Amino acid sequence: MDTASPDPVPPERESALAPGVLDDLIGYHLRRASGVVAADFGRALAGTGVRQVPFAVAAMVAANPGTNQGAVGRALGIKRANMVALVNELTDAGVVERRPAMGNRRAFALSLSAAGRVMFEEWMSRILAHEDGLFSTFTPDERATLTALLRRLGG
Amino acid sequence: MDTASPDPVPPERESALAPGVLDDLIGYHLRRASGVVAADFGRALAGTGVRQVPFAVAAMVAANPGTNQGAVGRALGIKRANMVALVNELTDAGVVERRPAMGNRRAFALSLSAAGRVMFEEWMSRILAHEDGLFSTFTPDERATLTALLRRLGG
DNA sequence: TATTGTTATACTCTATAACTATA
DNA sequence: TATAGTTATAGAGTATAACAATA
Repeated sequence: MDTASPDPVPPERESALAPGVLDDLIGYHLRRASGVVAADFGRALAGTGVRQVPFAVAAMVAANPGTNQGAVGRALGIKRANMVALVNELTDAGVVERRPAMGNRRAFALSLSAAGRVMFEEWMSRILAHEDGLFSTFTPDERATLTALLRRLGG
Repeated sequence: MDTASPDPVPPERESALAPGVLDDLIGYHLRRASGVVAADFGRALAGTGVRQVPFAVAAMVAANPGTNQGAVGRALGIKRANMVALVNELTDAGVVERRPAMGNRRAFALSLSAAGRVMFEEWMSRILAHEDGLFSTFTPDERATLTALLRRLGG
């Protein structure tokens, strides 16, 4: 190994870097696109305090009233341990209600409160507007194609 | 507000929950798919200690020798402050080298070391195998379509 | 034994603010 | 003033291990 002082390198041409092998990796584009959408989601929902993951939990509860944390976590790919804080946050916000589950004294039956249903609809309309803006250059066919391809990855 | 003990709820039918409105949100499928790919990436690269983000940094340096941290960060959407630990990690691992940049005493010119190029090629072949496995049910056309659609989101 | 919810804990990635040394 | 790198810090998401109560 050479420990001598390294030679200086001429300044780069700048402008924009070559993407290199990353451009061929679907995982890279997936990660970037997911980040772009998440950032825009944050801007669109600013003020509500809603984030992507808690919204997904609320949406699963809305679509499956009476379900429990474990089932929601399995459906969304969220670990049981991490569901605790998420459901706590939603119950503290008055969105989700916990009730004792019949026939299983370990579990809680989850459902949206009346106020939660109102908030959820408001969030949903803002989220649809956010997606409409973000995908305004996509044709309905392109949106459907993208969704179908992504769904095949196990979402 | 009713503070009385809530009524029990009958147990759910289980099996699999209804996706509800989430199924129509591209952002949701993007997030799930990105997570699935990231998890598989982790399994495929287990033992190397390589992760998606540091790999992307190494790939940008490989494709743009002599560039600096700021340029790589801008290209990848990573904040300057967060680039520091990433480049430190790669230099500590002997993958990336910092040399003084000619004409700008603030910046470092980044490049892969000889050993780094060897490691990078090994990682890349494992990553290509991981993507080939994960997208084995996708036709080349479907992969190209997915990549093209994702690229349009700003990645 | 397995499941439901829980606590504790750690790691990764991302974000902002403020500082330095250069330009 | 602006830029390149840095430090400090915080928030969000995810991961594992272990426990109590229940099945």
